[in-house]
Amino acid sequence: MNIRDLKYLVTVADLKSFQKAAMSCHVSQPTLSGQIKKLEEYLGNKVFERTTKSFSITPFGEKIIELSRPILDQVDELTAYSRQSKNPWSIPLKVGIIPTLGPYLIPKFYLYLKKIIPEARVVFDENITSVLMKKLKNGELDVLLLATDESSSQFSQVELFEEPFWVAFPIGSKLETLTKILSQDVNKERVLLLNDGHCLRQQTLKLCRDNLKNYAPEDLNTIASSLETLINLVAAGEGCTFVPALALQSAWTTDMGVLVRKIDDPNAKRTVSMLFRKNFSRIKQLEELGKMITYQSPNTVKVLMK
Amino acid sequence: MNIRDLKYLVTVADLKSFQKAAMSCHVSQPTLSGQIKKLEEYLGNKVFERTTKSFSITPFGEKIIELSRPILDQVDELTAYSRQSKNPWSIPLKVGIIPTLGPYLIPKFYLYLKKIIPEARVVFDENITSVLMKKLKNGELDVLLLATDESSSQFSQVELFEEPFWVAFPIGSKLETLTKILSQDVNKERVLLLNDGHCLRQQTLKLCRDNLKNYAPEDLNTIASSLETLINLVAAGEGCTFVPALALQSAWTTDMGVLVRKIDDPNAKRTVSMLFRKNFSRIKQLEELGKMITYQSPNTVKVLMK
DNA sequence: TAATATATATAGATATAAACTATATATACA
DNA sequence: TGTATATATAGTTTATATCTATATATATTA
Repeated sequence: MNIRDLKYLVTVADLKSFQKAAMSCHVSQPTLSGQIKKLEEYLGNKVFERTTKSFSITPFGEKIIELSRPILDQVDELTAYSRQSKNPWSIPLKVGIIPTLGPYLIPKFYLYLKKIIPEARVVFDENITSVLMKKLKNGELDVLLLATDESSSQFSQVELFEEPFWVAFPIGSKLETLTKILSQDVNKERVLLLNDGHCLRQQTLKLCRDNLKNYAPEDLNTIASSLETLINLVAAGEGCTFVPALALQSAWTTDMGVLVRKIDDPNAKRTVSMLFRKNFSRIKQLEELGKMITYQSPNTVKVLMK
Repeated sequence: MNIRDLKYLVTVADLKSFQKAAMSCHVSQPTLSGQIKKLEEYLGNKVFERTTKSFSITPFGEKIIELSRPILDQVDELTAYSRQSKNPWSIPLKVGIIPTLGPYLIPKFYLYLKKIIPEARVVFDENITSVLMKKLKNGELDVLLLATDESSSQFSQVELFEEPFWVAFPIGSKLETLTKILSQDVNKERVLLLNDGHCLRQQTLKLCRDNLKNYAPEDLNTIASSLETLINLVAAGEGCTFVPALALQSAWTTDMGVLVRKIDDPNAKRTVSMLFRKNFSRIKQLEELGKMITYQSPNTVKVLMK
């Protein structure tokens, strides 16, 4: 059976004419007559009792037409829903973001996004990369904002911007005396790390490969699961740490006695990317999200995507 | 859009597999995939987010599937109704019958019909031929049981049986002395007629053409609108009358002093027919009705249809 | 009562859509 | 790294829906 044919029946009943119904349905009269005949054969009963000049509706037909109306209404509802759903933001975008990025990046673009696209709805999930990856894969999340080094093979990846690393150290540290701080300068200090799982930990370890060889394993076990905690440790004189540019807070110096300086090394940076499933359907949302993020990125970062 | 395609969507969602859904729907997997793809294009949104190995349902898809289920349920309901409607007696048969036939014929076949076809439902309308014809035409009635002489061109007609005319006269009438009563014998008496509109009036007039020429017009204005009244007039000695065989009652002689005799004239009869619209759809009901009537017809009538 | 207009049905041709088989492609798992 | 599994793609065949032109039957009107 066919929704179109039910529409034909109901239209004939409403307009009380095969010809008018055919016009209304934008088909020829023989087409409409033929389809109704076929439907009647399928149903096993006549819906209309015809003469060559006119017709009447059989009791069976009355019932069929009565049953068809709500079906057609619901089909209309379904197509109406589809139409309004073509707006990509009719469905919220579920964004996963890493903890070393979320608190600093979200405020920079979210309000702007809502201003430009008021109907946009975004749900954030702040978690470490591996957890986010799982959630992206099983559909709990739609897109991830990560700082990965390697490109993913299983997901599509779009690089958004590069974020340089700065170094944060306590007032009175040897680093304070240098006019230019290079990576090897930092390597001479004690470098504090985030907990395992944070990508910033890996990125720091990579930059400080030589230095950290000298550390005992227990020194690498930290209790810092956030940048805020890490800065507290720096303020307490425990050592220095790498800080991504977006996370820099002026209050660190004024209230906590922590100094920050940009590292004079082109490799001291990370790349922030958008990751999503290769077959993700709401690409439009991602394009708009990416545009908002890069547009609102400060001068301290190098924008890759426009 | 197509009901089949909605079924495909829902089946894929239920079986969580394109292949299994294709088997369940008795189509090949590429067919099912293709149809779903086409539907998604029509809807403007993806219902499923596929990888080559598996898929998940998009939020949009969840909504579409949720909207599709009641549609499919109602389509099933519609087809189920059609299936059970293939029983021709699922719709009552509306029978029009003339007053000189109804009270005598209906008791002869109705109980038998209900015994053989318990689900049979018949609604009777007793009225004169012209009124019944109008009701048949506009669909208020499905079939007429009439005693017409000419065959109808606008309706289909099936002759059921022939009903001989008898003559009813008061005890002491000249007719009582005759061993054989011919039409011309009746013509010598005063013949009582039913009101205008009754076909029995016309049939009587036709048989008594010569006799009635001598009547004044006011003599033809009778107040008898039923055979019962006519017999009362006969009993009162007002004249004689033609009576169709099925109407004969033994009580007329025992309680009222009215005698009845068969007329010895092959033309003194009427033919009872079934009339129905040429395109009437429930022919099966008519066949069964006709069979019941002819089967239950008494020996006094000549059965035409078996 | 014949002529005309009107409405549905039928026939045959064409275009569209859905189905198939065979094969490609990508992923998961061993 | 190979094998099994699941969906996608390509090309062909079949089925379905559509069209135009015409037939048929019924009202309406002159």
